[in-house]
Amino acid sequence: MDHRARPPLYRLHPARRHQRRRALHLPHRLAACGDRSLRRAAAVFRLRLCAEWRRPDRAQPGHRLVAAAAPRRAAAAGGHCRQCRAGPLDPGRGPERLGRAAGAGRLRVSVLLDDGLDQPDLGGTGHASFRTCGGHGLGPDRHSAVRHGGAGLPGDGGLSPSRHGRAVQHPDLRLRDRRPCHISAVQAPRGGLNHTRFLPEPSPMQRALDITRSRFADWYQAVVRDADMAETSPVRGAMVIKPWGYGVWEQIQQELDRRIKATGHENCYFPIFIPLSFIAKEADHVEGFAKEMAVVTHHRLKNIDGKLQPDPDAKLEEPLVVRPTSETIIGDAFSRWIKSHRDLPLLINQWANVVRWEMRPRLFLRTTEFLWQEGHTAHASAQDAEAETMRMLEVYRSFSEDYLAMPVIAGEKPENERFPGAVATYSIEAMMQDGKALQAGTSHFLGTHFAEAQGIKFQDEAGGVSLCNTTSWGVSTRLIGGVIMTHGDDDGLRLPPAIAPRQIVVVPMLRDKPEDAEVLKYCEDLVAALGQLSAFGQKLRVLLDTKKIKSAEKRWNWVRRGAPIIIEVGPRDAAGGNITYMRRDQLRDGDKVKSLAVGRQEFVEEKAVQLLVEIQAGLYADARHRLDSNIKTGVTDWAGVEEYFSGDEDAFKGWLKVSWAKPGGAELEAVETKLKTLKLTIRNAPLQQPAAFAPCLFTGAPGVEEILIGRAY
RNA sequence: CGGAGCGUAGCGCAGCCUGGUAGCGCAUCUGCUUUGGGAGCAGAGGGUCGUGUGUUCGAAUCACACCGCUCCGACCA
Repeated sequence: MDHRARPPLYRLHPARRHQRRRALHLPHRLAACGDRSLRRAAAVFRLRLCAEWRRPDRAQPGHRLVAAAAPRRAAAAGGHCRQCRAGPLDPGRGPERLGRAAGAGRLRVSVLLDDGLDQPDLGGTGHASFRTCGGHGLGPDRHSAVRHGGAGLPGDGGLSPSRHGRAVQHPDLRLRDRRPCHISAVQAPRGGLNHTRFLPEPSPMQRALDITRSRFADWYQAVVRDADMAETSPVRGAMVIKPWGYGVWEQIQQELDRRIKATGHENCYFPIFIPLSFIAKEADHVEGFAKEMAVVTHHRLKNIDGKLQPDPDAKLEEPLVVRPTSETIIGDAFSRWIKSHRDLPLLINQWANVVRWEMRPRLFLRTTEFLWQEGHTAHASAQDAEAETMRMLEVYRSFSEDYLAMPVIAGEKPENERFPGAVATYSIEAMMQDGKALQAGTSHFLGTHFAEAQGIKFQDEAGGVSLCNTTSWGVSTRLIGGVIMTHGDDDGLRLPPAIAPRQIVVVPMLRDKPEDAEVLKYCEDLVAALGQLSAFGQKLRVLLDTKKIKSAEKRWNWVRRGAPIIIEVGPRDAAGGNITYMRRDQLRDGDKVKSLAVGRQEFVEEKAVQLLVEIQAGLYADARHRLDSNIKTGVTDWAGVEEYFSGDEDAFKGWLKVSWAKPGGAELEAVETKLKTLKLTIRNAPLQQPAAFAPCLFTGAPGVEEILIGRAY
């Protein structure tokens, strides 16, 4: 059939597009029948015209509104249109017959449009259908009714988030895991209205985030995004660190830099480019990094055949690598700087970016480019260098625990996890809320490996020439990922006050009214007074959020970002000399947000600093408890390991502390392979070791140390 | 590089199976109402449907290729 011959019943002139849109807007249609429930239901459905729209011949004269609900399969089996199953209705009565769909299904409400409705442009008849989109009828979109209301049905006890709390926990961003959708159809008394409802799952709490930690990986991404920490960039694997995330990094830098200097180190800066030949000097080192190196081969672009590309005539004589770490280029400098034992120890540090071409990046945890601090030192004796290695490990441990409120286990890495070219590698390992380990910092004793390769020598007191012993150590922006996964909750990030870019955020409740000025003034005074106070050795960092967006929106933004204390001040607070505050670490009392009123003066003079200290300590205590109570001991055979790590992979699994004989070479490889079958790795051998050991879990040989094993990032 | 999924408005997603006018929610803008706080109502603006080629009278929809993203592997101090 020639399509042009079809009656253009539903074609609108483009200029009348909005009329068409309105015609498609089911609420309007349903509003016409006067059933508020249906009208609201429509808002949570996806609406589309279905194929029958174009089959007016199927419409029966006199139909106005027809509603039917059916599981998808039934709908398919029964043909494409439900309209014939439902009887004709008067607009004022709503649907007369409703099916029942249990589980995720398709609800079809057919609306026959006829010229009795207010869209004369449409003419004729047709019908629209919409279907549930799973869950409680809301899309997985966090922006839809889940957070902001405007959806859900009145009178069913909780579908309208703005009034009744969040309709349904929607832990899922994907359709395949949709929650069952309960649709019930209630036959109304004769002459009354029928109601189409969604019966929500009983989980009414409304969260600042649309996802919970039950899906940890997705939750993590949601926090990074919603807390304004970072985003992905056009360059694969590289990230843009946003002001709030960078602010955290600046706090980390500031304090760690202080501690690094306090232990006698000085900062320098070395080039980002390293001659390829430098990297090649230390055999293990090359091998370890070769596979993830970015290489610069040209120094000019040229327009060839309309395409900008590296100019073949501008090829570098020797390619440069973008530093994955700076041992080699700093070692080169050391070899020139160090002549005599009087030049030792040489203790330096640099804050820099490094590039490692990672296969699977994750914001903060593993990115192609990241920021870090790398310390490099040279010493006269191995003992001195070892002592330095341990000293810096301890700096990392205490920094992590004191400042990030992130408890860690310091220990030595097994041979197979060593830094390429190191004699010994030590790490601090933190436990995330999903039980996985995060290597949060490393400290390497490099022995004379690099000194040999690069000629870092000195004349000793006896006049002979000796090789230096070197160390290197670093922590990176990965720490931020650790903080997120250690402290975050279902409302977003929770920042330890010590590293929060803003420790207290003041949100004035402004309403575009004359008294706004007074509220603002009151807040400014408050911020000024708080700014005079100190905590964690620094002046308080306080922000007055005067951004011109809704106050409520501001509050939740700061909740998601994890500001430790959020203060709200309304006109009545200002008049009464009070403030209202929320502490982020104890945001809720049950399901409700806990908001406390207190006198402004009392808050400034007594509460503010005390609360910050309390929050810091509280976050640490929680994390400490999680770490301590999830390291299982007493497992002595492989079956015990398998048992502990069996079952649901996403379920929380802590670490095991087991005894082993510290095998090397092929034997260690076998252990590694075995562990890999359960996705496990050896995290480290804690510095604190018991006096006696059980036999080796892997070989049965006498044990020589205890190690932690677990899943890791 | 292997397996799976995805790419449609600023954001989140329907629509694709069965080709026939580009949709929904949030956000944005406007007006009215509301004001101890995650507002309501009405209206409006906003889209090369990832890119290309093919099939077709007609492609968001079907086919092929490519690009990109996510997850699982491989890889990773």
